[in-house]
Amino acid sequence: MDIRTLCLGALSLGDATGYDIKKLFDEAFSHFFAAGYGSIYPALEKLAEEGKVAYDRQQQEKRPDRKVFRITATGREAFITELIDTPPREKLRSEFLVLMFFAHLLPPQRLAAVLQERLDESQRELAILEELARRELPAGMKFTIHYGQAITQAAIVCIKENQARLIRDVNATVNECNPSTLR
Amino acid sequence: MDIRTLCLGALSLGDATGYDIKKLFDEAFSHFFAAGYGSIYPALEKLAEEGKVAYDRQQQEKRPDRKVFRITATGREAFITELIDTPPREKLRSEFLVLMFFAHLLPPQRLAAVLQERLDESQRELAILEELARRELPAGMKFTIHYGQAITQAAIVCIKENQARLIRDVNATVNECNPSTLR
DNA sequence: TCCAATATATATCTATTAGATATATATTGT
DNA sequence: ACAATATATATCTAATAGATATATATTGGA
Repeated sequence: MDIRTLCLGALSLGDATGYDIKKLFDEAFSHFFAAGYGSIYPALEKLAEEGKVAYDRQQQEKRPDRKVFRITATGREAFITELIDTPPREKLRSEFLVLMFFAHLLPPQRLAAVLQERLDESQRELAILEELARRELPAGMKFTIHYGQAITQAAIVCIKENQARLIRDVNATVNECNPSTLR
Repeated sequence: MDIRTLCLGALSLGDATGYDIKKLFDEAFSHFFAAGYGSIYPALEKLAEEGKVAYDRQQQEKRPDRKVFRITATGREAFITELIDTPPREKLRSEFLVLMFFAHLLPPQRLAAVLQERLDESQRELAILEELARRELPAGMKFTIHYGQAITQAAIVCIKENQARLIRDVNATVNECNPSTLR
């Protein structure tokens, strides 16, 4: 599953500009599928070439012409097919856990700062999800929010329950890292 | 933070071949930073060019020469700097949640199958983490496993607690999806 | 009233990455 | 005996992330 598929999904919810679609990626999709302009505009271009979307240009003064995209029947069909065929994978890329994995190489203050920063960021993510949860949404969309809340909350609890011991243990065993255990 | 940094990290644990490093990505790193051969070999090449790693070739009969990489002082310094400077971000890419978000477009059996498949996959991930947890590991590495277990367990609980109602509600409100709520 | 911050819009570019693919023998387990 | 897995080296290409460019309108605070 790729950015083009998500753009089709965004347009299945209603006509939108590239700028509107970016906002969806930044808000409703943000906790499970991020994308930037660098991927969105080329994806829309490709989808238009493939006949899966079409667009109207709305001339604007002193601004680039607005392109309002809409999904076509071809695009809708392709989108449904992708929803049927895509395996429900998940993939986490966590720089936070990389830093924890190599915590024995971090100065103590840095370790403490990283944990605090991760807690702060997680609280912000929860606030965003709380805001999303207030909306009247279909069941599936609500579920994605609950899911995001559940795993973010679990992350927060895990950090809070372990950080004191982690900081103590890392400091106590800085030179005991045994690489051969990992192979 | 990128693949090269993680390769430096892997080599900070001990000398290794590209194949060994791939195994680390598939095991100890797998729940927070995946990478394949397509990224690892070019990363090692680049690091060697930059003087951050060096390698010995060990001739083998009937197989490509073994390249055993080791981190250099330059590389270790660069790695520590990266650990100090990298913000502790996290990013989830979840095709599962995309499917849930658009659940109103899925046939009921497909929705049920996706949920079950995600549960099955999460159980497998827990088993892998359980296996990793049995090893004698430094505190930071242990923490990454606990963290992975906490969020995977939370995901499982969330799916189990919500799946029946989700399936019922999605079927009941298939045509009530209101896109304007998302903008 | 002024001005900084934010919103609204379109994009392009390039280094990195994911995943597929290639090659090929040794070892292990059924 | 043979299939499956392990051990090894890679390359290739389409997709992506993130930075960057351009530029005005609107909003909110001082």
